[in-house]
Amino acid sequence: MKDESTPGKAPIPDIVIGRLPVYLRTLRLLAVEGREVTSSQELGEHLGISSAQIRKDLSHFGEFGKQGTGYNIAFLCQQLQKILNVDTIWPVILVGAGSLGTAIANYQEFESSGFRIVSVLDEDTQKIGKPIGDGLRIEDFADLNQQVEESNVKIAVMAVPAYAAQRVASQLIEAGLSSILCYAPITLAVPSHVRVEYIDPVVHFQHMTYYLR
Amino acid sequence: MKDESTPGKAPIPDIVIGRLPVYLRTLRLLAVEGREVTSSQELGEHLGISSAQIRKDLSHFGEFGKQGTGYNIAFLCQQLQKILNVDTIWPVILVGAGSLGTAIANYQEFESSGFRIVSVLDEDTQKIGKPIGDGLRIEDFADLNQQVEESNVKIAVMAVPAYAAQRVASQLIEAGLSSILCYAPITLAVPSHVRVEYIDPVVHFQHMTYYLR
DNA sequence: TATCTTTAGTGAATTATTTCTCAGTCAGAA
DNA sequence: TTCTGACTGAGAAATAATTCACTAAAGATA
Repeated sequence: MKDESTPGKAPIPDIVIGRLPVYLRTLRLLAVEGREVTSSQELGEHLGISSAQIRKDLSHFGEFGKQGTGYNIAFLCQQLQKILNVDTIWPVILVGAGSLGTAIANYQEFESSGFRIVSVLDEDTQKIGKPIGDGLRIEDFADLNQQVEESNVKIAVMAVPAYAAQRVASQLIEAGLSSILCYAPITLAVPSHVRVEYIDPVVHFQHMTYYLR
Repeated sequence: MKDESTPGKAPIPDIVIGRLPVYLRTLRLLAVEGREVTSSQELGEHLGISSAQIRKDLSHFGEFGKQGTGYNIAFLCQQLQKILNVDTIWPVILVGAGSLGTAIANYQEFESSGFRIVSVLDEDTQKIGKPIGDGLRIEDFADLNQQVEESNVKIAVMAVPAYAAQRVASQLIEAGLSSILCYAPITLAVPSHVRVEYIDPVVHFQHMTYYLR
């Protein structure tokens, strides 16, 4: 008995959660290379982080390794998938069928990682009805609610222009979605039960140029 | 006199640098809305962070605000651009002219943010010579060194498949590049003078699904 | 079997980051 | 001019994250 303040709760730091997908990705790579076991040290060298950090991170969730030996890769993958809730496939809605949306629709890695794009939406009537990705057709964004009900989807990717992003996000949330991956270069205003993650190449570029000369 | 250990040096935390592009992005948005001044509090509310953090972050670089008034938006943008080294345009090489590479080549936000894609390279002879982006043509990746010399470029974006990423990265580094934005879902092994940033939608998705159900 | 090497898990120590608090400044109102 | 409310910058305090250092276990080896 250690923490009796809030019985079943030990909130794991978000920063730890954020590293797990990277661990998983790396372990799977080792697996396809035919490796069966690895150590926190080896993993750390691959990722450029300390072995202690990896062990500490994993220790939040249980004991997955064996002293003297290390971690069984297949087993640890399995466990990480369970922890991250990607031991089933999550349906995802993609909004925006422009150049970027098309690239996302074509991306082959989602399926094996726990995600499937089940619907692509756009507002451009020129695009609606056209085929996209793997056997999908572009749907009318106006039919959002219908699409959401049909597939019980909770996650959306937004590949829309910045000027449309806030409106689109609000409509997605209105329709019941609670996780958004936003490619538009804007910080969205959302209620606290909604989680947004951002991808903006410019942010990364500018981070890098700070260190350039 | 405070820190006499290493005279001109007070290394600013990387995590602070990482937030500056987001501040800049938000300030520019406020600017186009016609706003002239803002406060750390307003900015913080936009971004979902505390005003104290914004003030502390900025204080690493100087005094940019005025008590009682706040920050002049245009001035602060200017200063942030200077700090981040994006007060000039950086040439960037894009490797990979697939679906994603094409989307990146078409992306209109780079130019206004301090970056210009000057060259698109691919290994696929079927693609070489074809037009892409804004007035560019796909070049042969084999001509990398030539391209790098011509434009004195230091930054690359990699939109190549995971299996090719390490080889491509090594060649980019060999050619003299020192900053890489990698869209492939793999952690690259690079020498310590090279900075790599990663964009992997799966990592974000899996981070989000941890909190779902 | 005894010994050696490797490695996980973990509390303690350290380091990093964020938040708190407040003195000082500014602009506008009275 | 004086007062008032708004806001910055920064030291101190509080939190959070990382690394250290050690115990114990597993397997290999002699």
